[in-house]
Order: sequence, then C-alpha cells, then structure tokens
Amino acid sequence: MAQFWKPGTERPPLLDDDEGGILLYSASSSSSGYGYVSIEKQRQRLPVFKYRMAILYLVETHATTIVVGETGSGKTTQIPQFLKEAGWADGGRVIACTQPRRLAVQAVASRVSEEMGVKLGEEVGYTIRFEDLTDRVTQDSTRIKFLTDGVLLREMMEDPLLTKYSVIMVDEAHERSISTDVLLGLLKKIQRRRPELRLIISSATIEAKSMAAFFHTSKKRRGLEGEDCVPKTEPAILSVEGRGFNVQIFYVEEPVSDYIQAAVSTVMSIHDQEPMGDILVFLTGQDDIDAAVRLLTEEAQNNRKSSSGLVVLPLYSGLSRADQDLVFSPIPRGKRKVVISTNIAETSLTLEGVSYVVDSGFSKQRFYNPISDIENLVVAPISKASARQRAGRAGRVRPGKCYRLYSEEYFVKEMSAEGIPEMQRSNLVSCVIQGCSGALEGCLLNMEGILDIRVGRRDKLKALGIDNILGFDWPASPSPEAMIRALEVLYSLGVLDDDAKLTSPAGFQVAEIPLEPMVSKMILASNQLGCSEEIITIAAILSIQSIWISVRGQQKDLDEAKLRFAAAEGDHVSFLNVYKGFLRSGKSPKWCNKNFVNYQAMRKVVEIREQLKRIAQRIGIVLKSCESDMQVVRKAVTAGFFANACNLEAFSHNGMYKTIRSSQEVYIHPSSVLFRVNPKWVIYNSLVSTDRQYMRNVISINPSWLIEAAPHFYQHHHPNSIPH
DNA sequence: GAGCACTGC
Repeated sequence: MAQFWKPGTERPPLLDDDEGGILLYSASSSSSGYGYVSIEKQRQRLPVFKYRMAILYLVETHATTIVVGETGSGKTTQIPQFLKEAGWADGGRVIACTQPRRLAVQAVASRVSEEMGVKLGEEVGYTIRFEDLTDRVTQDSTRIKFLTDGVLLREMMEDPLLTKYSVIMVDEAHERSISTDVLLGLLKKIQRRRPELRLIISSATIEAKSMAAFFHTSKKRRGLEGEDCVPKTEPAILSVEGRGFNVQIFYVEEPVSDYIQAAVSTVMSIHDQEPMGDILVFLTGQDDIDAAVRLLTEEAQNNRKSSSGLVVLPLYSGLSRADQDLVFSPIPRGKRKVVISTNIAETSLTLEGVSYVVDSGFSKQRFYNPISDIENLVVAPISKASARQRAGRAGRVRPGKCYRLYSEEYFVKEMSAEGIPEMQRSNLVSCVIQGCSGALEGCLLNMEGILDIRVGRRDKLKALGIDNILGFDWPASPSPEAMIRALEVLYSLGVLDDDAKLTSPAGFQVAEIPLEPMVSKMILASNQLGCSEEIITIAAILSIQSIWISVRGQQKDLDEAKLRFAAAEGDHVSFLNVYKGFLRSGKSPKWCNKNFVNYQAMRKVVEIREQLKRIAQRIGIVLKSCESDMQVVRKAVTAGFFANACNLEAFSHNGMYKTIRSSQEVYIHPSSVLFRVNPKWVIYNSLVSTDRQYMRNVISINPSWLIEAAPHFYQHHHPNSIPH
C-alpha cells in the first residue's frame, strides 16, 4: 500500500494558499474524467483510494479520526464503503454518514448504491426529513446509511446513544452549521459512554487542529490506551489531496469603492482578454445581482464588438426553478456564460465548466441580537475559508483564474481565517429543543432566576447553576444571552420546566414535531381549540418559502390576485382561503396560474400537510375543523407566537408598532393583507430587517388572549403593557 | 407601498 501514516511519524502535508496562491493542486491526478472505465477502476483512481489502509488503521485505533480532504477526493463516497468492506457493518451494525444538505444525502446515497451494485433503500439507504429510504421494516438490511445531521440529531431522541451505529462520519464539518455543531457536541458526550463507537470528522483544509483539540478529552484511560479494543482518545488527523486544478489568484491593487461596478468591468476584461471558459461572479443578494446583470446587458448592447458573446444569467434561491435551471443549460457555440450568483454557488450548487471566478469579498450573513431578539441579514466581509472555496469553483475541470476585488494585503492581514459559526449568529430556540434538552438533563436550573437575569441581576447566575448549561462543551459556545433567551421562550411555551427538562406531555409532543417549536405549540393548541385541520394547513404553508409566483414586472397583477384571497383577520386566514380555492379547483395548475399561485409550492404544501397529519395523529392530536370560526384559529396562532405580539403606537401616522416584549419599532410589511389596515394588536410570524423592521405574515388578535396563552411571559415582564 | 444569503428537523 502506498502512503501510510501513523501518529508520531511525519504527517502528510496540508496544502495551503496563504502564500503562493496555489489551491488544491494535485499533479498526479488524471484529468480525463471518468470516460468509459469500470466503476471499480473509477473508485481506484480517486485520491482517497491510496489511503484506504491508513484510514482503516486510524479508525481502528482512534476514537476519532479527522479526515481533511478537498473537493473531489472521494472521501464521502469511498470511506463508508471501505468501512463496510472492513467489517464495521457486521453483526447488524450500521455505518452512518451525515451531510448538511438534503440534496447531497440523496446524491451520495444513490452514487454509493450504484458503485456497490445494490438497490438504493436496501443495503445502502438514506433518510431526510419526511423521507426515509432505508430498510428497517422487512429485513433491517441497511448497512450504510446517509442522512442529514439534523435527522441524526432527531434519532437521538429515540436512542440517545445511537446504539445501532458502529461508525458515524460527519461530513462537511467545516461548514459549521448549527446542527453539525450540536451533533459534534453531543457525539463527544456519547463517546464517553460508548468507547467502541468511532467518529470520523470530515472537513476541508481548515480547522483540523481546533477540531482535534475539541475531541481530545482530557480524561485519559491510563493503562488501557492502545490495548485491544480501546482506541486512543487523541484524534488522528489524515490529509487527502483533492482533484481540483491550479487556480491562479489575482488581487486588485487598490480597494474598490463599488464592487458591483468593479465586478462588471472585471467580467468585461476577462471576456476581452482571456480564452473561452465560463465566468462565475459572487455578489451578495438579489439587488446586487439584478443591477450587475442590467449593467452587463447594457454593455453588451452598447459595445457590440467586445461583449456580444456574453450570456448573462442571475442565480439566487428566490428565482423560480426554471430560471435557476437556465444556468445549467447549454448556450450557443462561441458564446460565453456569465453567472452572477449569491453564495448559493459556493456550496449548494456546482457549476461545471467555470474557469474564471470574480469574488466581491462580501456575502449576506445572518446576525442575531439576543437583547432585541432580532435576526438581521447584513452584507459583511467573507472569511479566508470562504474566499478559498469561491476560488476553487474555477478549478473543477481545468486550471482557472480567480479575481478578488480586494487587495492582497487585505486578504493576508485583515480577512478573518474562518467565519463566525452559525451557532453564534442565530436564535437558538429550535436548537435548544432539538439537541440541547438532552444535554441539559441533570442540570439544576431555576427559571425564575433566569428571568431575573434579564432584569439585570446577573450575580445570581452562578448560584443557580446555570453555568452548567452555559458551560456545555460545544465546538462553538453560544452567548449566554442567546441561550437564556431561548430557554425563556421555551419555558413560556410550556415546553421546558423549571429544571430545563421537557415537560410531559407538551414538551415531548413539541419535540416530536419536526417544525419550529412555536409552530409545533400552535398545532398542540389547535387540538384543544378544535381547529387542527386549519392550523396544520397554516403550518404547512409557513414551512415553505412562498406560495406566490413572483414574476418581475407583474407585481401589480400579483397584488390584485392576492386581494381575491385577503381576509380581514390577516395573512394566516388568507392562506386558508388560497388552500381552499386550490382544493376546490381540483388542485388545478391552470387555477394556480390564473391566481398567481405557485403550483409546485401548493403540491408541496399538500404533501407536507399529509406528513404533519400523520405525525399529529401519532402524538394524539384529533383532526378537527372549526369550519368558519376564525377566532379559534387566531387563538391557536397566539398560543404559539405570543412572544411576537405588537401594539400599534397610539398616535402613529405611519403605522408604527412596538413589540410588547422589547419595545422594538416594527412595521407591517407591504406584502401583508393587513398593510395599511393596521389593527391595534397583531402577532407576526417573522421579521425582515432592511431599513426598517418589517413584520411578515401578520394576524390580528385580542390582547386578552396573550395573558390567557402565556401568563408567565406577560405577567412577569409586562404587567402594565396589556389592558386587563 | 417594499423586497427576502443559505440550510435543516
């Protein structure tokens, strides 16, 4: 066997582009693609293949192995197969491999089943939310299972030690999504109880050392370590080269003041001076992208000679499926494709054939302020890791070039190495209910104390033992304020008790429903109020992006169509009207088009609704319709979303509201049916932050319902804000 | 009368 690395011997080198601007370069890898070679030959050509023995050795002897591998190394598809071939799935055990995204789970599972020559859903299977393609009923024959990290977290509710798995591989750990981080924190705990469990953490170049430090438990089992069956606690690190090509990096000499304009001129000069090859431009959002597309199209018209060969395409998640697919479709010979994209092209979508990348150095990022309890989306500088990932997009099929619209000095001296993990930028309500409640078990916690902390008595914090909870060992610790906020909301929802344990039955029921806790609580309340049919429809609609078709230039028509469904009570009730209309039409695509309703979205709503119905029935919710009594529907919404209650300012001429809990200034979004109606008391589903805070999906309520729904929450903090 | 990076259970 070729290369073989043991701890203590010289380590294979990690590649880095900090100095030379060389990325992912692998001289030995063949560039001819797969061609007509047999599957076995293809497998052997992957860079990871020559590390087969090394990987198996490390997994055998170490509790945790960290595999640092670039795109195209083959680690995701091959390592689970190596493990299976080496016997890790014998005796009914299962090898798990997690991914952050659903699409990746499906794609990888299908590839691996093909390579192994087995039917997907039997020996090789996958699970994503609402979709389980594993064999657990007839034969329990699934040996390799791909799943999203969120699904694995959910499995821990049933089986906290994940006993059926012999090896768990956490892929793309460098992305540091909330669920990956929660999973890593909990897996570390599981390891203590299950020394036979093996973890493989797979990551791009960054952070291998800090990840290793995280998994290096200080408790050493002296005398046992290194003996049969007991693995070393110190994680092994193995590096596998990728299959990418050399990407040459260029920087601007002086900082640019307008990155949109700079991106446009860079595209033009690439087009003038460089050989054929597609261009991928990274900007921040829809506004930027539409502006850049417009500018480039104008250039193409004014300056025929140099830019006539450009096909300019926008790419962001808000585009319809058909518009997104355009970027994958072939273009006429002799033309050059320019894709102007958000971060969606950084990880979620891969465009083959890109030779040039233009990187603005910015992206939109979410930040959470636990004091105001508001999440903001702001344009912020990207990290070095992100910049590298973007550059790598130019070297997938041949050597490429990356033009960074910032200076080399800025990259070297000022750009942070990694982004802030999502866990430190988010509202933690969902996260706490999913993973943390298990981890928090056994910690003493007095919620009254927590509420006092908000009012300013921080000295109580230590005495109450909250340190235990806040000090839980995450790969990235969230701020105490954010954690307290989340616990406070869950306590008010009646989901956690004074000891931060799930309440019975409400807490367990809420945890069982795979939706945000506030939505789940709304569903529970609908059971008592006799409107579960309606509320489940609302929950399904709220869980997809939008039910409307948005076509640029037809905004007015859409607004008019919306009016046909508008209900005085608010958006939630209007959604019910759309759903009823859709059913009455016989789920007709034609009806949808006529009414500016997105047919695909409505089919998804129907599907999710069916799944939610099944889950609801399983946890004892009786399906019942309230017919036309919308008051109970509004009460159920209040029971889940009381924390988002707002009051219209008494003398406001411009529709200014203030949130009850933190007196934040907020406005009804113009897309809401209650825009300009301005009822005195409303509850919103979410906030959008731009120059103002806009409430999206708003429903009017009676303030007395708030105290009814959440006596602790409102009587404790705001005794005077609500008329009795 | 205005505008939503990207995921996930």
